[in-house]
Amino acid sequence: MRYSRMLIPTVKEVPADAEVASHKLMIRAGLIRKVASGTYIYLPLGWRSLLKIIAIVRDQMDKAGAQEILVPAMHPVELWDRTGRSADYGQTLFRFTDRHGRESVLGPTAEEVFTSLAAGEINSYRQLPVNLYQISAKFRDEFRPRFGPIRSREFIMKDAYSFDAGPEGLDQSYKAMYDAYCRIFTRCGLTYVIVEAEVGEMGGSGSHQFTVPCETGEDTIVYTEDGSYAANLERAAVDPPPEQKTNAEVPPMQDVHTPNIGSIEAVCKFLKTKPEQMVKTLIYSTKDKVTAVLIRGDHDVNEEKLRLAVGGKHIELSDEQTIEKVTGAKVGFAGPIGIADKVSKMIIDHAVAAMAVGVTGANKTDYHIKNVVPGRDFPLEGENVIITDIRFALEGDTYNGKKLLFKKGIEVGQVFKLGTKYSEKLGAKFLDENGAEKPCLMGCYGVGINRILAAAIELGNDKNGIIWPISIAPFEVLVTCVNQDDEEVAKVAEGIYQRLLDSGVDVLLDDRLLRGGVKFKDADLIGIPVRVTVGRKSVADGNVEIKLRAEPKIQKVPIEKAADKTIDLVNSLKEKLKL
RNA sequence: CGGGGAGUAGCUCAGUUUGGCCAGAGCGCUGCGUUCGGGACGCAGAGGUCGCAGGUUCAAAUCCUGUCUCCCCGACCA
Repeated sequence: MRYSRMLIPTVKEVPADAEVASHKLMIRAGLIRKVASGTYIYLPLGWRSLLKIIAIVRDQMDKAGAQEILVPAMHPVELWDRTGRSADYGQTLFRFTDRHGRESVLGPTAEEVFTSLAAGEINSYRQLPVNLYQISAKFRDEFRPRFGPIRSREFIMKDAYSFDAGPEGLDQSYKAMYDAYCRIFTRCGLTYVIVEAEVGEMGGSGSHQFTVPCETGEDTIVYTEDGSYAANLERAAVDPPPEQKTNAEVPPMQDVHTPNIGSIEAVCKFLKTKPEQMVKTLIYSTKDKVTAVLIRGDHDVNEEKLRLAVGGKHIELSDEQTIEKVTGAKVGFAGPIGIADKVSKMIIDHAVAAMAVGVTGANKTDYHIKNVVPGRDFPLEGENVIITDIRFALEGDTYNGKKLLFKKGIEVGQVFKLGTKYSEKLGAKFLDENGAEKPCLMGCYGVGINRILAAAIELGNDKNGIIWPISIAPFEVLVTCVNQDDEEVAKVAEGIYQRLLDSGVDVLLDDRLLRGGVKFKDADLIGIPVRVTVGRKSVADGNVEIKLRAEPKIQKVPIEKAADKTIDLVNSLKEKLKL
C-alpha cells in the first residue's frame, strides 16, 4: 500500500478524552475514531491489526478442532428468558422492540443461541464432541465505558462453545481451548498470566482467565510470590485471620448515641476507634429472601463469594425499605444483635468471627453498640448461620499461609466449564450408547479481539508512539522515502517496495511529498516494526538504512541487498513469536 | 444511578466572572514562494446556527429555565 493513498489521520495533539496510553495512541496513530460513548470506528490501520488478530485466533481455533459459524447478533428475548439470564444480566443487556412488538436483545455473548442450535441438531453421542465458534460483534450496555476499546459497548469477541458427552470429554475440550489460548496470546506478542477465575452469571464449575499484566488494566490479579496460587480478585480466597483474644473480660454491651453518624468512617472518628474494630451489617436480598451479611469495617463484600454462599443465587443489596423493615432503623445503623431471627440467613465473614470485641450498629436509628463480643452477643452457630470467606482479598492477606500480592491487568480471554446449566434449560440433550437421554456438558471460551489490540499497545509503546509485535502490526515493513521529489531516490524506494511486495511482505511505502521529519515522526507513531529509510544521503553511497522500531540501532545496507535483508529481519521477528 | 467537570472552527483550547469592540489563537486544511534526513518559514485564504429548545433584554457565546451529549470518580460488570 502507498501511504499517500491511505487514510491514516495521525494527530500531534493528545486527545482530551483519552486516559490510558493505548487509547491515546490509537487515536494519535489514526487507528480509531470515536462515534459515541463506547463505540469506535476502526480506520485502515486499526482494522488491519484487528484482521491479523482475527486470523491468528481463527487459525488456532481451527487447529484445535473448532468449527466457525456465524449466528445473529439479534436474539429473541425468549431464549434469554428460558435461561433466566434476561433478568440476571439486567441493564447490561441491550433490548429493543421491533414493529410487531417482538422483543429482542443484542447479544452480549451467545450461549443461548449456540445451545438452542445444539438442541435441534445434536441428538446422538456419535455427534459428540463438537466445538462451534464465531467471531463477531458483541453488545453490552456498560455502566461506564472507559479506556477506549478496553471497555466499550460494542466490541468483537471470539466465542466458542463446546458440547461433550461426559466430564472427561469436557475436560479435554477445555484443555484444548486452554492450550489454544496460550498459543494465540503468545503469537500476538503478549505476555500474559493465567489465573483462576470466578464463573459469575455464566454459571458452571470452573474457569480460567487470561490476563495481560499492565498498570492501566481494570482487572486485579492476586497471586503468591512463589507462584503456587493466582486468581482474579473476584475469586481470590483468603485465610481466616487468627482468633483474637482479649486478656480482660469484656464489659457488657453498651448503646452509644451516634446522631446522624452512619458511615464506618464517621463512626470511627466519633468513637475514636478503627475500621477493623467495627462490624458492618449489610442486608442483602435474593429473589424472595433477606440475608444479613456481617463483615469487618475495613473489608468489602465480594458479591461473587456471597453468591456462592447462598447457593449460587442472584443476590443484591436490599433497598432502603427492606433494610428499615428488617432492622427497624434507618440505613447506616444495622447491627447483628437479635437480627438472626428476622432474616433467612446470617452470613458472617470469618474475619468477623475471629474478632474479640467490636462496635456494631444498634438496629436503632442514631445508635451504635460498643463491647460487642461475637458468640456472646450474637450467634456464631445455628441453623441459619454461616461463617465463611465472603470478602475481597486485600494486598497482604494470606492464602494457605502465603502472602497475597496484587497486580493490575487487562483480561483478554476467559474459559469456562459450564456443565449442564444451559443444555438442561434449553434441551440440548443426546442419547448415549445405552439409549439414555442426557444433557450435553458444555464449555464456553471467549477472546476479546479489541482488547488484544489495546493490550499489545499498552505493552509496546514509548514516548514517540506504538511499538507493534510484528504478528499484529498493521504492516510488517515501512519503506520511508525521505526525498520523494528526487526521482533517483523515489525510484530506489519504489524498487525495494516492489521487491518486498513480490516476496509477500506486508509493506507500506511512504511516498508522500512531505519533509523527512514529518515522515519519521509518523513512522515512529504508527510503529511499524521494520523501517527501510531511503534518502538522498545514503542512496548517493549506494545504501539504504534499516531500523527496527524497537531498537535504536540503524544499519546501512547496499541497495541491492536491502529487500533480502529486510525479509530476513521480518522472518527473525516472526520466529521470535513462534510463527 | 449518585458526585464532579465540559460542550465555541476538523483538532486542542481562550473568551462567559462584570451582557455591548467584527467571535479569537495554535495546530490542521487550500494556494503561492522559500525550504527539504526528525512534526520548517513567509504571504494570502477557506472554515463557526458558540450542543439544542425556550425565555429575559434595546442587545446574549456570556444571564435564566429546560433538555441532550461527552469526560472523570463511585457502585456494577465478561
